[in-house]
Amino acid sequence: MAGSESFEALEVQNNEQKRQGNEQNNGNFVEEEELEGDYIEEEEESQLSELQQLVELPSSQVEEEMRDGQVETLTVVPSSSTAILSKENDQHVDDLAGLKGNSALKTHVEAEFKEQVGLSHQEVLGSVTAQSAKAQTQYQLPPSACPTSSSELSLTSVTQPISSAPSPTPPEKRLSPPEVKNACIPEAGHQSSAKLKALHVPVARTSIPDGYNWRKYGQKQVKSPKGSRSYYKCTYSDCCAKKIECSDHSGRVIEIVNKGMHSHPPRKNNSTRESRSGLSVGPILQTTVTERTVRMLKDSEPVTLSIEPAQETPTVSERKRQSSSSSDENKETQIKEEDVGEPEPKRRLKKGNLECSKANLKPGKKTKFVVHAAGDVGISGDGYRWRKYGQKMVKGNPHPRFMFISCFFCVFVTILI
DNA sequence: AAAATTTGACCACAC
DNA sequence: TGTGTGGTCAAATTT
Repeated sequence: MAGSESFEALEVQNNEQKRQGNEQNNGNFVEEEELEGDYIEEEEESQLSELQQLVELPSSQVEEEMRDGQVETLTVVPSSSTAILSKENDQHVDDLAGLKGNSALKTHVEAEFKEQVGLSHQEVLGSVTAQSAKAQTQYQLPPSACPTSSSELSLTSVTQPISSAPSPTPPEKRLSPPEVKNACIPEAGHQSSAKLKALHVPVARTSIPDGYNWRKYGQKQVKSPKGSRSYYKCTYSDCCAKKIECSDHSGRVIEIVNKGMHSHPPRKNNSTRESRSGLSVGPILQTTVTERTVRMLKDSEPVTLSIEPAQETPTVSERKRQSSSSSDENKETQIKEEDVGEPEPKRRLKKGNLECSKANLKPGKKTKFVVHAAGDVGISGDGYRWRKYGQKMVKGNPHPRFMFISCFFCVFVTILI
């Protein structure tokens, strides 16, 4: 298809640029792709590096985080946090106070990196899940950083690269679908519409660049978060992994829910290409996908992870102020990957689901696990260091939900409701 | 012609 | 029990 071709062409170009940039700004990535087997991690590194460069994060905090293996953090502040302020847990307010440092990021920078951050995070997660041990090394996480067991890291499906454009993005040629329609709507302060268009054209057709091939098998209009949901299945023969992409009324992907785990590794070629493409497309997406969350409905039980029961976490007011200029909610990028022990209320249990998600139903369990990182860092009252990686408004809850990921002890995150 | 996507209908579950 | 919603199916359509 012409679209694919142009897409790859663009990809190549972007990759080339990326490489050059990395070489110039970060010698660590010269070796990128040296080992094909590690391409995922390397790409992640590269992407992270790239992001860092782009963000121009000279802040010591960022450096510190990088050292700590929190590279993906990118201090991108969920602008949505602007809308949030304190809630029930004042404790977290103090805890989060330390996040102020991150707010130093320029608001415009925030906007530009939202999507990229998403990618980065996703990539990181994917790597972590796929090769936890390796990931620890790759991300320079201290040995103690990820004591989590492999089972805990089984959030494989998290590999979903957020950056990967509105995932199952409709074919380029189809302009009618909301997703595409909106995908081409540039946001103020970003690249020219012309450029955006040109870049959007090559969006992958049936699968998002996460190394997996997805087939859309359904779409529904939903009321509550006014919008639609697209249902995808992994096309791999015996794989029962599914994902649900939630879009808002304007067609923007606001959430991706992965259900089930892939029974196979991501396709190598695709993975390489797609992840790269995802990165290359990042800048584009940032203008199209303003808010993106990835929620994981984990098949396996959350197990030992310490779960924070519904906690209302206030956000950093400081940040809020600073990002207020760009507080445009539409611009914020929330990257959220939660692993939910609790099944969707009305999940159907039959067929594939019965087979593949046997363990994913934990009635009564309200806790969620999120694998991801993001902008804010702070020591919470529980003694752990948490990094806020996103927040979102949830139906039925007047307060936004905040997601935090532990920075040092595991890659799992707690969702505070 | 084959594969993928769209879309209305159906079913199951929760309230 | 009825209604609303979420998830899936499958025919029709598109690529």
